[in-house]
Amino acid sequence: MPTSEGRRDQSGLKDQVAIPQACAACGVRSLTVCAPLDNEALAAVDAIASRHTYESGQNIFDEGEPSNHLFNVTQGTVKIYKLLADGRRQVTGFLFAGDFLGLASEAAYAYSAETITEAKVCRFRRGQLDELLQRFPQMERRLLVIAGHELAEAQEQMLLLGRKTAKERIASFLLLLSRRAKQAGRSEDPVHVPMSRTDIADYLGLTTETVSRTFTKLKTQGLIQLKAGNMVALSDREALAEIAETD
Amino acid sequence: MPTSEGRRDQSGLKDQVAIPQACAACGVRSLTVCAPLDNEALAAVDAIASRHTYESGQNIFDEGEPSNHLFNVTQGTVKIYKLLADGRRQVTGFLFAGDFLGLASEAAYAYSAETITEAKVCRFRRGQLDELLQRFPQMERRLLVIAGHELAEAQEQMLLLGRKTAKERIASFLLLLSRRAKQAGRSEDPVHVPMSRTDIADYLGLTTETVSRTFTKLKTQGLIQLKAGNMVALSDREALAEIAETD
DNA sequence: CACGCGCTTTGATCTGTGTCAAAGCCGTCG
DNA sequence: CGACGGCTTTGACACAGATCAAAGCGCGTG
Repeated sequence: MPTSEGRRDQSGLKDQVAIPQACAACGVRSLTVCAPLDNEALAAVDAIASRHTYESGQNIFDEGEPSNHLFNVTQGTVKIYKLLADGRRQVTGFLFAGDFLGLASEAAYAYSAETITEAKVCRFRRGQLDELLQRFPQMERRLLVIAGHELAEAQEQMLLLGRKTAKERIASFLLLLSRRAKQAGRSEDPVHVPMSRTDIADYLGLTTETVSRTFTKLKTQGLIQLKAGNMVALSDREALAEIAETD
Repeated sequence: MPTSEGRRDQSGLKDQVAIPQACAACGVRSLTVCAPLDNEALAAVDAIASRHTYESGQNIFDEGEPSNHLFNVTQGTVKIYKLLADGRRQVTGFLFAGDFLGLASEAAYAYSAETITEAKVCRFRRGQLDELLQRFPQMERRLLVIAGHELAEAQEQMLLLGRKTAKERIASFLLLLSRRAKQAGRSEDPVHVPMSRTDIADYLGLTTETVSRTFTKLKTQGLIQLKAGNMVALSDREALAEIAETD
């Protein structure tokens, strides 16, 4: 196992290319666009990636900016959102470690992105990434699969926003968070809910007051428990699932 | 110019492959996934495509079914929607000639699809299409671009569903229809609105009554005119655009 | 460890849109 | 060409969730 940095390994023997150190240390590779890459492709990705750390609450890019970079979140939580001229906000997604950021953009970003916790990303120049996609079709195929997932999720969210009641929205949201946490290898039952009531409201098409009241109601009914450190225990998952789908 | 069917042309000279007849007659090729294909690729696509015609109101597939086929709409209008157990419906999109159908699906369709008018599609077996995508990376790249468009549109729709008023939703909807019609080469000003009030309501997260009342209001204010044959004239596009973005 | 600030919760009231009901319209079919 | 059936419009009223307002609460800071 190589202990050198590996990133500049130019031995010329493709199948002996080492996993670049940064990627080797990447705990979420199996979840990302990098999952299907062999060592050679991984080295190429590594060569064009730059790593960045953001504090909580920092802006990554704004809607309308030229989308020169695409990102892969490797740590922390990020929200993406759109604004109306008068300030109404719609959070269109929360991104966690492993999520790809920037798929929906053409020349300009279609939404703004901001960190919710401290977060780390791998950043790619669009042109360089495009070249890589041409060289490594398995990467492009992977992106297409990811895009498909995101589309399916978007449809689910439209159903929520267009047709569900406040209670159904909150139940759906908690179950979604739990599912995502599990898939990223984090605790699925006491779920960590790192976002503010305002962010949740803007994601679910509600107000902070309604979000708060609904949490209280679910707590009173014994379906959830609010714990320290923004943890929420899903005491009655069955009932929550029931509510999320119908009611 | 070849008058023979062309589809089975096996001359062995790739650059002399003729455009298959069905594709040659396809009026919307430049809008579709087939846009970037050379004659050879087009012939391969043609070879695995089967054409189907549906009457108005026919089901194409249902949510949850194994997604064995993907489609390209070549004529007419199709709606896709999701249902809750109690029958509440969310229309997540309307598809027109040129639109690709099935991107958001994994093993199973993520939504149901039904025609709104008489419609024609090109149908592909998933496995065969996947093979083709491997052989012709420009096709895969094109699909990725299409998926990106759809994601951006989905975000826009989430903003509408989560944060816009009824009036803003209707104005946005009419402008969207007009834009899509223009891009497909159909009349953008008296816009054709082929879908029922119920379908519009289920797309915009409203009820038929509210949709109807809002149309009436816009008409009264002189912003639109309701004409025969489900045509709507956008008499004051400026004002509509103003309403759609802010109010 | 007390202070202050921002976030969250709770309360009182309001309103846009939903619900329920009925009448109008229009194309179709006998 | 007249009556039927489904869609659309209009009306009266109800309600889920928004708005406005004021306490709580927790957490970082000095």
